[in-house]
Amino acid sequence: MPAENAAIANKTHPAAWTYDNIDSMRRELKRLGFSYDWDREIATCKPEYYKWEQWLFLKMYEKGMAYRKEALVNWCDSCQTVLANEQVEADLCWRCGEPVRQKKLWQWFFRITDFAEDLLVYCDKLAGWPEKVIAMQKNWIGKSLGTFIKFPIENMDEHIPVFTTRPDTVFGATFMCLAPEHPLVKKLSTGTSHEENIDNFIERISRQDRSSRALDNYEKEGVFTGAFCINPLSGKKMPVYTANFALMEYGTGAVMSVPAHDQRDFEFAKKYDLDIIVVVKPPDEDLDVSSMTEAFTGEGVMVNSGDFDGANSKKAIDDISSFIEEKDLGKRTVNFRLRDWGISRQRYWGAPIPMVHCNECGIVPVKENDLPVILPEDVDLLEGGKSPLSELDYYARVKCPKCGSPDARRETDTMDTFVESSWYFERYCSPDCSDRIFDKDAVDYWMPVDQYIGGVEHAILHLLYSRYYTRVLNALGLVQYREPFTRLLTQGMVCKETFTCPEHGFIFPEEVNDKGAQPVCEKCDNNIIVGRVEKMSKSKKNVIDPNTLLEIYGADTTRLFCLFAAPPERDLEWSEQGVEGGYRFLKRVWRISFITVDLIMDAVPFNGGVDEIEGEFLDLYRKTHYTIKKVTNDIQDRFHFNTAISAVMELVNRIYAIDNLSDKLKKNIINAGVMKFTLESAALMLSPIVPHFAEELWESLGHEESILLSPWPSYREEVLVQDDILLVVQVNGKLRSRFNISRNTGEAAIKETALSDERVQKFIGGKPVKKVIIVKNKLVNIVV
RNA sequence: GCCUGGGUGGCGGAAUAGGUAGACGCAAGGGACUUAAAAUCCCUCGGUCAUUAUGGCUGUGCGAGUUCAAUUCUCGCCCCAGGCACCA
Repeated sequence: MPAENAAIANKTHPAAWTYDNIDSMRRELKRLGFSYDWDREIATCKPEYYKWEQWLFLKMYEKGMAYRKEALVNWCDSCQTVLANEQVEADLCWRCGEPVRQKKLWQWFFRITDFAEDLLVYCDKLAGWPEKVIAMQKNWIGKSLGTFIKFPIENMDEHIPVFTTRPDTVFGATFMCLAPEHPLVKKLSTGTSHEENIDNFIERISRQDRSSRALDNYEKEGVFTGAFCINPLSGKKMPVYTANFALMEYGTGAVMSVPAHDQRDFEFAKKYDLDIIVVVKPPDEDLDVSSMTEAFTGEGVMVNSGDFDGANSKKAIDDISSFIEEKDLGKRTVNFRLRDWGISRQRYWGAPIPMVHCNECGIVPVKENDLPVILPEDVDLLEGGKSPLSELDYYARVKCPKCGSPDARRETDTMDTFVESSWYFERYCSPDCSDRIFDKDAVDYWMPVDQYIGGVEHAILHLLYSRYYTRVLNALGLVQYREPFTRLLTQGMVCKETFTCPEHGFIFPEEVNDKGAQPVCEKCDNNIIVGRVEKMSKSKKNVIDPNTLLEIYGADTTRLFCLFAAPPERDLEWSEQGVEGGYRFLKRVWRISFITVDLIMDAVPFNGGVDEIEGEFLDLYRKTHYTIKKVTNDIQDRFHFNTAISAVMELVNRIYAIDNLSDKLKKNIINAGVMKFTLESAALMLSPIVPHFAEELWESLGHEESILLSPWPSYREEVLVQDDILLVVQVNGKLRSRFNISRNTGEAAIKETALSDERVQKFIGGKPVKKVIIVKNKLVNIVV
């Protein structure tokens, strides 16, 4: 659907649009020097891929994991299609931002709710995932423990089932609210004097769009149906209302209203003058209904609740639930917010759903041998995104796979784009496998993904769907694991300040003339307003074209800046000057190497004992080993490339700090060896970050083989061990002095040296020393 | 309202296991080189009070606490970002 919308906007065919994009993306990624294994490249819009998606759909259909039902679904008028709940953000379409309305349609669904509990339980086992994403998923699944209770309807052999998380307040339920769409609403009001009122209300509410229904200040209103139900615990007669705040899609679509203990119910009761009964009171005070201004939702002591009076309300939840179960009035249940995944899209550009509608046989799956059902590509798109498929006779008209009737029709809805992305990583393991969905051995070898990377915007879209799909594959015996991604890193977005011109609105950075004191618009010379730093977006024009950047600085500087500016999970604030700084660093490395390369060409990278080296070069040698240790750790374990880069910067600064470097290298072959070791290590450490640069540097140092074939540098712990240690002295926790001391000096000697220090003495000022804390090889704290 | 993060110089950010706060870079200021400019190299750079010193005081959103020692741990509060939200 995203590709199709873009293709329509650009007056081209989605296929052409998609393949063009893949081509330019591949080019850009290669140009930036990404080391992807291009032999495994797949395109999910090709029949070789979606054939297996359709195959999987058939398997899911067989097992009842995929089904069709008529339901109220999210419909986007602008995109002309249904959206899954996950694809509606604040009641707007995730793709085009237009409002979404509810529409009743027959649709295909995946039974993701069957795995709700499992998806939730495993959230806590995803140790390598950011907490933020876990929290969002848990929230989305929305498990709540409660009780399901039947409220008998007066003078009728029927009851209203409700779901509540607060069974302790049942005695305080004084009225009932049904969702306007609830089937009982019509049933109770039909033929009564309330019918017209109710019908008008339902009609009015259904016309209101969801976004206004979700507003904070949206007024709670309802209409009496004329019927009463009986509170099964208190025996009280409760009027049955239909109310706009009751949601058909949550729980049972009916709310047992307890105005004393639920704010929403409280407001409703006040408005319609309904009874309020307090059944839980705070431990240290009494509640008076007439003076209450809001509901009491806290924990407390039970009152007005028959045998349960005096108990703690939290305990009463359990006791009342048990009582209800014993009397067969209801039972404990678990309710989830998560609903089944609607995957039908009334759009053209997607994998066809391999199903046939036959007048005789009903819904019939396409035979496995007849897969793939190929999406015809020689079609013209219709205005406004409406799918041409249902009007393509040669596609839509089909023989029934079961009875052979020639009048059957193909399912012309296509699958949600997120179905494609829910299993591509398995396909990567054996991209050319043609007789099966994937090669089992290859999947066993590679999967699950050790480290997955993606944006947070997929926290509950792609990442939840993929976790679900993995469970489906697992249930079908196709894979042995349940979780697709062991570790997850959600990278930040690239952000930049916006520029607004009073005349031209948002303008591109290259349209800003910043030569004067005040930046002005190139086109009209008006002063420019510099807006806040926001995610780069075409609409706000705060973008940098990567190609321009590659032209000016090349791939390495671009990579270096991106990795240096912030740790990867954080948003990156784009800075032209920062890029310039990265460029400067590379030139600095190149220059020092260029100056010294002839002097060290014949030297062997030093690898001997530290006692052979002297002075600054010993220091440099140690620093190199230390840097290797830090960089290795930063890159491998922490993914903190920014600190890895800064460590190499420090190392390079250390070289620059040596006076008369050339002379010292000329005079002493050991010094030259140290220098060579340092430069080679620097090249190797920089190679993942600036691969092209590192390769050049490597060659200039006399290597004929690619740097990629050289092993990662290793450090020796014994080189790091220094005999002379800098010891910091604190008096009462404040830094007062420091001195060098031999590594293994005994505590007594350290104490003596510290106490005899002139500056330390000054701050002790003759006061008695209470305590001396010595942290080995680090500091001394003297408490006076 | 609820759930997650997060508040450190002019700015991006360091401080990995409670132990020298501000690494590294950007910007700024000063100097060297140059006829000049660019490029490059060197120095300064949290605040404040001092200018004999390896200086004093203060400082990681605010307020308390634990500790010899807190950016780091605990409690309360404020602010920012993201997510969820008539969810019964």
